[in-house]
Order: sequence, then C-alpha cells, then structure tokens
Amino acid sequence: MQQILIVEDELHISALLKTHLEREGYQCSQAFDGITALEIFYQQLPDLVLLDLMLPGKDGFEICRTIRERHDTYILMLTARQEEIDRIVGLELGADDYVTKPFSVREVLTRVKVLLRRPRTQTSLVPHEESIIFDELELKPAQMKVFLRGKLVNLTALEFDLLHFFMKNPGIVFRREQILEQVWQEHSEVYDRNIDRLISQLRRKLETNVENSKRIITIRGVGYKFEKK
Amino acid sequence: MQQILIVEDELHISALLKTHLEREGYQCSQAFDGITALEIFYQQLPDLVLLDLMLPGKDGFEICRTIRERHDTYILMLTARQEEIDRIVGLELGADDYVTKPFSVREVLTRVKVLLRRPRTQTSLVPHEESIIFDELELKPAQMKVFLRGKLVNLTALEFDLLHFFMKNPGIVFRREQILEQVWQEHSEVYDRNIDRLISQLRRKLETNVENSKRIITIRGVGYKFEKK
DNA sequence: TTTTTTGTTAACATTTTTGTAACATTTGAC
DNA sequence: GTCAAATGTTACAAAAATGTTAACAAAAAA
Repeated sequence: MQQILIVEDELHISALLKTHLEREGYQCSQAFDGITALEIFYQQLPDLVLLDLMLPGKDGFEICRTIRERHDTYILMLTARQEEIDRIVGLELGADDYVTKPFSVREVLTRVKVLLRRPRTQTSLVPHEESIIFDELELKPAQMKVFLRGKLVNLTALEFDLLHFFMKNPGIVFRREQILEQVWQEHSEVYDRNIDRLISQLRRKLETNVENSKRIITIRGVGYKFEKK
Repeated sequence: MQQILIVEDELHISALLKTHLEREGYQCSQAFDGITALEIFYQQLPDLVLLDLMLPGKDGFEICRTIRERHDTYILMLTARQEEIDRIVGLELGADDYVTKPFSVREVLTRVKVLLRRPRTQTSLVPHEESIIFDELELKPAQMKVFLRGKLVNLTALEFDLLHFFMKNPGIVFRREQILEQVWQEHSEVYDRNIDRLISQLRRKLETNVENSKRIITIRGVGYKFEKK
C-alpha cells in the first residue's frame, strides 16, 4: 500500500486531505510543523509528501531541499501565493507538482494519483535483489559479486555499479549523459570520457578472449548498451 | 526558440494565450479545430501542445493519442469539466499535465514553463516509445535497431536518426530545411546536400532490390517523405 | 603515518563517421 | 528531343568519437 505524508499546519485542511486520501486507499500520516515532518519522513519513507509551504519550524522549501538531497519520494507542494509558485518553479526545488490554495480536494487527489502512477525514474526491468544471469555471466546484487563461468571476477565498486546498471537494462542504448546520471549519480561533475575508460576496463575483465564474448557494445555517436545476446 | 502549438477553438482564449506566451519568448502557432491541429503539428513539430479537449473536427483525446503514438512532444490539456480530468488521468492518455477551465493565464504560463524546462530525455530513463513497424521494416527506438525482413540493418547514429524521424512522420512531406532542423538539430550549419547523400546511403541499406521497396520518396523541388505504402 | 587501491584526467593512437566536392543521372518544362 | 535544374552517387579528406595507456590525485586500508 502506498504511503503519503501530509505536512500541513492547518488542522482542518490536513484532516480533510487525510480522510479523502484514505478513502482512495492510501495510507496517511500527518505532520503539523517542519521539524516533525522530517522526523516522520525518515521514520516512514513515504511514497509521496504533500507539503505545505508556510509552516512553523522549517518551511517547505527547506524540507523539500532536504528530502530531495537523498530521496526520490514524490513531492506535491501546496501553496497559497503566486510568488511562492514562482519560487518553486524558479529555484528548481525539485518538487514534482504543485497545487494552489484554495484548492479543491479533488484537484489534489487527481494530482496525487497521477504522480503515484508514474514509475520512478530508476526504472529497471529486473527486480533489484535477485541474481541477474546471462549465460556464463552472473551478477549478485546483494553480495556485490560477479561471476564469469563460475569464477569470481574482481570488480571495484564503480565497475560493479556500471555493470549492474547495464545488466538491469539489457539491450537498451544509453547516452553517456544518462550513464553518468545513473551510475555516478548526483556528483556527476565528471568528465564524460571516464565512462569510456571504465568500460574499457570492464571489458578487459569480462571479455576474456573467448569467442563471442562481446557484451558491452559501443554505439558510436550515442553511447553504449549491454547485449544479452 | 521553443515552439508552442495552441489548439483551442475559442478565439479570444487562443489569442490571450498567444499574447502572453509570446511575451514570455515562446513562438506560437494556432489551430482552431482538430484537423488543422494535426496538420500544423506535423508541419512545425512544436515542443509543446496546448490542447483543448472540446474541439470541432477531432476532439482533444484523439489528437492527444495520435501525437503520442510517435512523438514525445509535451502535451498540456485545457479542460472544463471534472469528468474530463478523470478521463485524462484514468485513460493514461499520455498528457503531461492539465489545467482546468476557467484558468488563470498565469497558471498556464507556469505549467508551460515547468514542462519546457524539464529535459525531455530525462523524463524516463528508458524511452517509452514502442517499435515502429511498416510491413517488413521495423525500428526499435530504445535499442536503436532497425530490422528489414527480420534482419538487422547496420546504421550509423545519423542514419538512424534520419530514418527514425521519417518513420515517426509517415506520409508527411518535409522540406530540406525542416529535416536539417529536426535531425541535425541546432548544429545545423550544414550543407543541404548532405541530406541527399545520407538518403542515398539509407536507401542503399534499406531498399534492397526487391520489387516495390521504395520507402523514401523524393519530392522534386521540395524535399522528401517516407511512405508507409 | 605509509601503503595500496581506486577514481579522475590527460594524452595519444586508432577507428568511424560525416561533410564537401565532383561528376553522373534523372526529371520536367519547353 | 533538348536543356537546365534538381537529385543521385561516389570518393576522399577532415572531423569526431572511441580505445587504451599512463600519470596523478584522492580515498581507503594497513
């Protein structure tokens, strides 16, 4: 069941939202000030946060920023004034959507539904936990180990992440940009060509000179893909 | 500069939106019924479509579906009634956002800005587009692969982009100018005749001397089109 | 601390793609 | 049919993209 955290200091609004959201089958928790909001957030790690901008304690901007530093929970802003909207939009705070007060409950419900239906960006075709196996190549996410013909391959953390990323999305072509974003993540003030170098390294470890062992394919002018063959 | 197509049959609303959007630096074109909307769409390939649901000719749903079949242009729905919103949300029509009538111009502007700032490619990690198939010719966007009678055709990135562009817009005639803009994009300080050369190359790879295999048609004095046959 | 490992950047080698030009062919107007 | 303009085709050089190695920096381990 999907969890929603309602951060709103006006009691009756909060209660109203809670009632309607629960009627739609979402599980809700409430926070009435900024400090508690973050506490509850970390406790529950909800799927979506309904976030009022004007709050006692920390304001919505700060909470939004804090959450977005590490989590990809959806954030739906509730806001009263146009200037606030401008700030949301202007600052690229990272909120996923906003609703202006006074809002209709229906409006909020609809936007919640739209957001929660949207798959998170980190789409993967294969569930995270299980081994990913392509013929003689096996990757065990939990143990961070990779086996080639049953033999353990020694990979660094980055090499592993890159391979993991590819194996989660076999056959799909990724541009360098996307690879940086997904594997290096936010810290990605990193030089493009690192990818090439890392891939070169990975290939050396994986593609022992056995026939037909090319797995990581170069797509010239675009990027790379992992071929399941 | 970013192009917006306004599809709205009420003249004064359309005009109002146009004025304000242009003041914000967007380039706007207008359509007042569903049929023209699609015509203009293919001609201009705008970055965003403001789409009224109630329209003479084809209604907004149909247009939305048609566009979304092959294009990832942003679509912002303008809608009057709650039931319509439910349908938008429920049917997963693929619209990116909606605004309820009566709307404030400011609201529309804000949502347009938010959408257009979002880089399209990063919306989803894995391109959601599906294969485009015309008889014996199949193109898989995510995998950047093209099959001719089941056999993989080896294309360079540029060749692929060009073919992809054509196959997204079958039957539509494009002037060289437009092709440069869409396929070569901004860097297009490029000689016209490159298109001819590239097309010649493409044809050689696609139109094996089997009868009736002409797909890319020359329109003398204008440009080219892709024929779905 | 020192040592070792890992990640980043730079530099150079190699390959592939692309842009241009030159020439050939086709088309349609006359 | 002739001719001019538009398009098709080919070859080749320039440019861009990638592979690879090495050197250095940063982080982790000892």
